[in-house]
Amino acid sequence: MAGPDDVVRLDDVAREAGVSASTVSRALSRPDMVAPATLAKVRGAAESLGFRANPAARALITGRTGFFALLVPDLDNPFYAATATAAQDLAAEGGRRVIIAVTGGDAAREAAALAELEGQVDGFAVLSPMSPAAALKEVHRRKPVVAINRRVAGLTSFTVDTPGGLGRIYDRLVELGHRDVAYLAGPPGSWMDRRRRDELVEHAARSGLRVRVHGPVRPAFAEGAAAARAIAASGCTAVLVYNSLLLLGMMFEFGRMGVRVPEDVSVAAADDIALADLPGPPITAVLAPAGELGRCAVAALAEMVQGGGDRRAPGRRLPTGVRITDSLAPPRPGV
Amino acid sequence: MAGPDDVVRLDDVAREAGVSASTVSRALSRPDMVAPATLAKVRGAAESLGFRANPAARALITGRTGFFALLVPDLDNPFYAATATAAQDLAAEGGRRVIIAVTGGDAAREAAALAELEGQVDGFAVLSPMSPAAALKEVHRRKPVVAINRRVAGLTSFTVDTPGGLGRIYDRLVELGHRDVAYLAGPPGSWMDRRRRDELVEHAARSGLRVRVHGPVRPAFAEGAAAARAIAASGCTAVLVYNSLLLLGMMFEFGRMGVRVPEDVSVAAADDIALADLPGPPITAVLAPAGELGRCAVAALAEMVQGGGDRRAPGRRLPTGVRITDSLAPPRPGV
DNA sequence: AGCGCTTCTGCAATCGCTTGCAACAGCGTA
DNA sequence: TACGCTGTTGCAAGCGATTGCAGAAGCGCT
Repeated sequence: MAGPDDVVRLDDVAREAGVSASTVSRALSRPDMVAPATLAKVRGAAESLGFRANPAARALITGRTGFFALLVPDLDNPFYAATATAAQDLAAEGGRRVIIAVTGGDAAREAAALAELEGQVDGFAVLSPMSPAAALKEVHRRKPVVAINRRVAGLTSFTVDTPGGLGRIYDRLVELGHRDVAYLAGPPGSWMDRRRRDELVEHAARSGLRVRVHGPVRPAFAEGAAAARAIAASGCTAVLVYNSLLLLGMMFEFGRMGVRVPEDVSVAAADDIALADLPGPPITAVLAPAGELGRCAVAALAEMVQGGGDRRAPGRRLPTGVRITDSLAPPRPGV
Repeated sequence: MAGPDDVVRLDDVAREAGVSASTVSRALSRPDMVAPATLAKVRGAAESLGFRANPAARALITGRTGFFALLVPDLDNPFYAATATAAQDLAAEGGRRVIIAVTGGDAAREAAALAELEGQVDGFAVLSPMSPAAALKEVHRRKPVVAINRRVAGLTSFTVDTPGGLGRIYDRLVELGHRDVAYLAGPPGSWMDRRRRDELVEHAARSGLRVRVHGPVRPAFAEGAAAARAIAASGCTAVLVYNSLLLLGMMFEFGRMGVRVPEDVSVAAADDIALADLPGPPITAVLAPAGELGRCAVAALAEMVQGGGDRRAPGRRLPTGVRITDSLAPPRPGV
């Protein structure tokens, strides 16, 4: 780790190839501007010397760093992890990288990350941003910003109509004869949870039924397990859960308690991450295109950067997939 | 997102403060080299203009980017997620950022990430690296590299003596009278899994007992659940599991199958992430200082960068904590 | 053969900041 | 009063790439 002794620079390649530095630069970034023979020479030299352009020097002059930033509340949530991974993968195809910044779901930390990274990245993708729309738009004046999983006025946003999906599941429950449904709510202060919850309550009101809300809790496995007992005791015949991590935790505890799904209670969740691969009959869920959201965001950012101007990529609400399975069953007669 | 119209540069601050650019630069990065009065002026100007140094320009000249890279196999594994989060947090205290690169546990992708990021970061922390030691050391000649969770000759490494911890758990099982133990193995090709498995088998040989190995499987919840049935059918009275995610999956399925812990089977795992907070009696585990590992790595890198020279920070094997609980019980007489 | 055009290449400026060096001021001391 | 310091500040030279511009070379055409 000693030093930059043997770092290969543009000049070195130029000398090796017997051309000027500018030619090397062009050969590497705009091959069509260079004669085929020269191109070959340069490529050969660059290859044999193991040349890699100094990103800082390039960034200084082009104003582009090749980085996008992705702001996520945390990484424990597999949904975010999946989004981040997919975003990275797609970005890699375009020769870019994604810097993941964990904000803890905290508006202040989010703002700090935006400020600190602004000079380092070509654009931001913010997942479930906590910052006020105005702050995000302020940043957007200088660097493209897209919102994921939350609609923000004035920004390109990618969302999923999860509440609608939950509604469809809810309808199915009604159809099956359930009259007492529990909802285990997600992160306190979450925009997404708010929407899911409101949709359910409203839906329930229309059907004249009741939805009992438990939580909100941090969307962690253990929290789901911890909530299981209270939910089981509440006398509901079906449970809708904020996300799959909580659902797994809840079912884990149900298993230990001897509560059977779906015989004793029907269950479903939003964000089906890790639910599909379970052995046995699948679980009802609103499908979560976590990866797709990440890819959309990166694609939109790339387009905006390419466009150069103040083009606004169109946002999108991704189609909502719902998997309805036998984890939903008629309420148990005896209960 | 239009343009760099209103980006504040060093000159702007200089003009505002009525001093030269060099003075501003010094005031901001070496305050003790500047007269107090000047310092105040400069700070005021920088503040009011909202100046932020262009990182690329700085990096170009100093050779430091303020970034470290952390290479992890994936983010779905909460162990890695925890390491990454902790690393970021500690780095932030030093004004640095951690770039997380997901390698998929693939040597080629890992090598690519190393090569691509080499110019962009001040150092690497590689978690469970797949690359041959030689490749890592080659990079280390230019940028500091530390290894996490795997010892690599010639590199600063931070590991946990998890195998030893498993051995202690194994001893306890023997003591309780178990004679037939299963081990659910982790990722194929994993150095860590290899070590854990070997230690167990060796341990078993010494005790004259048997360890049946299941897997290896991808360390995912669903995989643990999928393996549960075969394990239960194998007639073992205790199961040791590669990590907590698999364990939870396995127990999840046990619950659905009506297999009770610890009445029917004793369980324990390495990497206790997410195990501690579960309701009910805690589960036996080798404690995983995931966050600590991340912090150690960042601290070591920071030190090496500071040192400038080819100083080698000393590696460390973190103390192994073991939590032995009632998830271990005597084998069921009837089985 | 000469002209104009298209390609291709090199020169040199530039991106925004850091830093070695020199200039200068203010001060204590001789 | 003059000298030598220490403590501050500005000048200017880069860091390593990109890129506008102009010159050079190659080509087809008249």
